[in-house]
Amino acid sequence: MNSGKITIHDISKALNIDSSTVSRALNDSPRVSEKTKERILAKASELGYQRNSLASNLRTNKTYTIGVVVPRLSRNFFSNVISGIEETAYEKGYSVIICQSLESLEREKKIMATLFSNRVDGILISTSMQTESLDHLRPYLNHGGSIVFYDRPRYFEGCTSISINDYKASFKATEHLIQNGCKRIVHFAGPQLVDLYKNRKQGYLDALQKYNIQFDASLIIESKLSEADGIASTKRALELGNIDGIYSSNDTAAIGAIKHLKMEGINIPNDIAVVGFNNDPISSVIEPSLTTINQPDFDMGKMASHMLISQIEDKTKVKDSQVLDIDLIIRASSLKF
Amino acid sequence: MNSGKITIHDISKALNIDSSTVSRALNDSPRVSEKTKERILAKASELGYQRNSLASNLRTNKTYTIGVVVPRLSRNFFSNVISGIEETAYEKGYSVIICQSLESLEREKKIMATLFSNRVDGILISTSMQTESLDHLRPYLNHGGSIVFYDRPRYFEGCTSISINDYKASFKATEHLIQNGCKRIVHFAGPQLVDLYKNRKQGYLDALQKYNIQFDASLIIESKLSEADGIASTKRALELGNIDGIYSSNDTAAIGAIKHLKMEGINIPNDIAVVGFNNDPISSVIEPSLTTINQPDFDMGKMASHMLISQIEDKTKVKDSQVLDIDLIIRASSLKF
DNA sequence: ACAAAAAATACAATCGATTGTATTTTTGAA
DNA sequence: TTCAAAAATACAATCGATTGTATTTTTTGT
Repeated sequence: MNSGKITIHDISKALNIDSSTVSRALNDSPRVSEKTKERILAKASELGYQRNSLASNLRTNKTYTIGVVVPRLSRNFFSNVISGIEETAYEKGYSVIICQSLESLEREKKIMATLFSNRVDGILISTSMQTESLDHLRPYLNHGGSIVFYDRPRYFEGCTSISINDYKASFKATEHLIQNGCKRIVHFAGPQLVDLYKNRKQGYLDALQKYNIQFDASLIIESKLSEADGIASTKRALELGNIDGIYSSNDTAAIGAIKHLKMEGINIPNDIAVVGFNNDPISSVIEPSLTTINQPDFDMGKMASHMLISQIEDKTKVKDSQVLDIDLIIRASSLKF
Repeated sequence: MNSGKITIHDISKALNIDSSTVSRALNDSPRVSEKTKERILAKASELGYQRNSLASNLRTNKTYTIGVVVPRLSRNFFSNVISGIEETAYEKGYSVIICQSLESLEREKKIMATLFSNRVDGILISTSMQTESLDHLRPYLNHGGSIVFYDRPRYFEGCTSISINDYKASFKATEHLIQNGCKRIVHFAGPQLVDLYKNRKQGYLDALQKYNIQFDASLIIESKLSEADGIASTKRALELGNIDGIYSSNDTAAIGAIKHLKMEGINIPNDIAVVGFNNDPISSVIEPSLTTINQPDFDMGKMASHMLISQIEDKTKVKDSQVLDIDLIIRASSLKF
C-alpha cells in the first residue's frame, strides 16, 4: 500500500499545514497547539511516516550515535564490554555502531574514516595490536569529536581511558602462586608493544621481588598467547626444568598449557600450578578448573560509555582516566596440597 | 590547526572553483580535467577534508550500509557469523551496523525503527526468541528495504532466508547415538516457537522412527537451554531411569549435563552418551570432549551478506532461500566401548 | 583564421528536516 | 467593540553533497 518514503512534506500537503509546523509537532514543540499536534501525529502514523535521520542529523549536526571499535567480537571479554556500552548508551538515547578491527591497523584506519564520515558523536576504541602511532585518530579529534580508550589505555591529546589495573592484577596473581608455594614461576608474556602486557609483566616482576625470589629472564616467554602458543611455551618451559608454576597473560594460552601438561602426565597444581587471566567461560570448564583474573567487563563498558557521553554533552567536563580493580578467582589449578 | 568541519564549499572557495566541480573531482568524474582534479585533491587533503556521508546519503538516497540484528553477540556462533557478514560486506563496499536484541522483542522493534530511520540499504536479521509476528518489519519493507533472515529462517513476504539444515543435523546426531548403542535417548528441546528447535526435535523423532525405537514423550525435555537448564533437565532425565543417551539442542545445556553426570559419578559415554549442537569452543575443552554439530557460521555470514547485497543491487534477482549442510564432530562423549 | 564539436566548468535545484523570523489568528483586558 | 499581547502558524534559509542543464573555454578540422 504505502510503498513510499513518506516525508514531512507529505503530511504537510495532506493536512494543508506547513512542513515547519509538522516538524515541530513531531518533535513535540510547545509552539504547536495540541489540536494540530494530534491531527499531525494521527496522519503520520496513518501514512507510516518514519523520520529520515540523515536529513535530521545533517541539519542539527548531531547523530546521537557512538562508534565502538573493538579488536575482536568473538572474545567473550569484548562482547561483554559491548553489552555494557550498549546498556548505558541506549539509556541515554544513543545508538551504537560496532566495528571490529581484527587487530589490523589497516582496518582500524578505514573504520575511523567511516565513523568520521558518518559523523558519530563520539568513539570508544580499543586499538589494535598493530597500532602504534595514533595519527589516524587526529582528523576526527580536530573536527571536534570525542574519543575514549577502553581496555587498552593510550595517552593522547586530552583523551581519557578506562582500563583495568593490569599491574595490580598481575601482582596479585603472582603473589597467589608464591603463597601457594611456587618458587620458579614461568610467565607467559604478551606482545610487549601493548602496554597492557607490559604492565602484566611488571606486576609479575615486582611480586617476585617483594618475596625475594631471584629473577630469571629465561622464565619469561613471550608470544601472541594463542592456544598453540600456550602449548609451545609450555614445552619450552618444561625444558627449563624445575618449574612449579605458570602465570599466563591470558586464559587461552593457559588452557594450552593445561592441555599439554596433562598430556605429559604432570600433575596440576601439585607439580605445576597454573594461573590465567580473563576468566573466559572455558576457564571454569577445563579440568582442573583454572585460577584466573576476572575483569569487570560489563561495568567497564558501562563506564566507558558514560564517560564518553558526558564528554560529548559537555566538553568542559572531561573526567579523569579510570583504572578499575579486579578479582582473583581462585580455582583448582593453583591450590597445592 | 584545522579545527573545523571542512566542506566542499571550503575547497571551492579556496580554489575559486565551483562546488559542483569539487564534488565531481572528489568522485573522480570524467567531467573534470585531470589538472583540476589534482589541485582539488591536493587542497582536500591539505585541509583534511572528509566527506559528510549524511549529506551525501541524503542526496543519493543510498547509504552503502547494512544493518545486522543479532540476538546475542556473546555467542560464539553469532560472532563468527558477523565476521563472515563483514568480510563480504567490506569487499563490496558496504559498512555494517550491528545491533543486539538480547532476545527481546521490545529491543528488536526499536532496532528496526533506528535502522529504518538511518535508511540502511538492507537488513540481516535473526529474530529474537520472543518474536512471533513480524509486523514490525513491514514498514521497512514497504519503504523498499530488503531483508534476509539468517540462522532462524522465517517465511515472510518475498524475503529469503539462509539457515542450516537443523532437521538433517539433528537426524544425524541422533542416528550417531543409536549407532553407538543408545536405546533410550533423552532430547533437550529448545523453545518450540522457534522453528529451528522444532526442526531439531523432528530430526530426533524421525531418526528414532527409522531405527524402530519406540517413542516416549517423557524423554523430551523442553527448556531455554542455559547451562542451569541443562543441569535441571539432566536431573529430571536421571529420574526417568534407564537413560543411555542425551541429545541436547545446544552445547551449553549439554555442558550442564556433562557436569552433572560427572558429579553423580556416571560414566560418559559408557553409561550415558552425550551429544550437543553448535561446536562452541568449550565443547572441545570439557572432559570428556563433547560430540557436537559444527555449523558453517562464518560461511553462513558470508552467504547471507552476499544474498542481501545482490538483492539490494538488483531487486529482480532475488535468490532462493538457502539451507546449508553441517558436520557431525565426533568426540569422546559419544563413543561407547 | 573560424565555425562547429568537444571538453571543462558554472549555475541552480534538490534530498528531508530544522529553526529563526515574519505573519496571521486568537485571546483578553479596557 | 477595540487593540495590544500572546498564541499559532507560515515563510524561507540552511545543513553538505549531488546532478541535470546551461554556459564558457578549448580543441579540431578545413
